[in-house]
Amino acid sequence: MRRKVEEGICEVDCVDSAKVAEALAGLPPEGVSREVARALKVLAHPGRLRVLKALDGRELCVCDLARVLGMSMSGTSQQLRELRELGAIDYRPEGKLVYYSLVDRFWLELAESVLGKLGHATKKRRRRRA
Amino acid sequence: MRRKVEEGICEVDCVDSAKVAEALAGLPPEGVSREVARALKVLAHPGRLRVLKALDGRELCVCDLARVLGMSMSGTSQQLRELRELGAIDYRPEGKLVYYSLVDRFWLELAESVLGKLGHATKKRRRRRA
DNA sequence: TACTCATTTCTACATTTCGCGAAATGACGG
DNA sequence: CCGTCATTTCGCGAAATGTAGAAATGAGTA
Repeated sequence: MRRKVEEGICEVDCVDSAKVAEALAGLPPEGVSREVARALKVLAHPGRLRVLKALDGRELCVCDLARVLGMSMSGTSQQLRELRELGAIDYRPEGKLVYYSLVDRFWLELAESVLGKLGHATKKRRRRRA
Repeated sequence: MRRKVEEGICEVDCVDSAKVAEALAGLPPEGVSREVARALKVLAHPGRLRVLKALDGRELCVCDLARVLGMSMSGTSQQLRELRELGAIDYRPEGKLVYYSLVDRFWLELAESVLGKLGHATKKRRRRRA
């Protein structure tokens, strides 16, 4: 009872349709995954992570941050905009300068928990045990 | 007392060198930021997030997962490899099939906390208050 | 008002990522 | 052993991202 493999993939025998359906039912709508992914993508950048850490308990202007990151001001501004759109940082213009600061510690703490996870669990993917 | 702006950026007046130095001192070494960013980048992908959710409490083979994601098996396999390298999922070959499962709920919970944050704080960047 | 300068926006380009089809791999069944 | 089939790896074109430099913006200042 071969299915002719018309779809080019394992037809019915290999797929446990029930589990697939169950899994699909438990999944959030597409848009939600995309939104979460988009937020994480903002964080998933060494420079932006450093910005968050640099702003921890401190207010800095763009050119201070450019120094910290070691990159151009325009580039720095770009990164700051992304973090601002994420809602991770706030800004306060003062004269010609614009001071950036953390809205709260949520994203910073999230990054730190990732660091903790990497630290005790992998490092170089060696040792699966705890 | 103009500095000639030799570096092309606000020389000394605008930069608070003390705060910059302080911030730099508090920063982790470059490599650490890169590693955390790399880990987050694996998560920052709608399909991979869906894989984690689909595997929550369930073991699935590659072609099941391809169905769940609605993408090719080769593409699915690629996503699984990245999650495997992150240490988020485990695999168990059984015959011709390979069953994937969560190593633990860490990354899944991380994603869910992001979702929670987005849900109550932004949605469209409206309403800054809690 | 005109000038300076911090910041942002725009533009271009190199690099990376995404996801498919094709080819390779490895295991089971005959 | 050989064929079949799930999975993985490879190669590629298309799309997204990162970053610098140029141009635009806007606030202080003479």
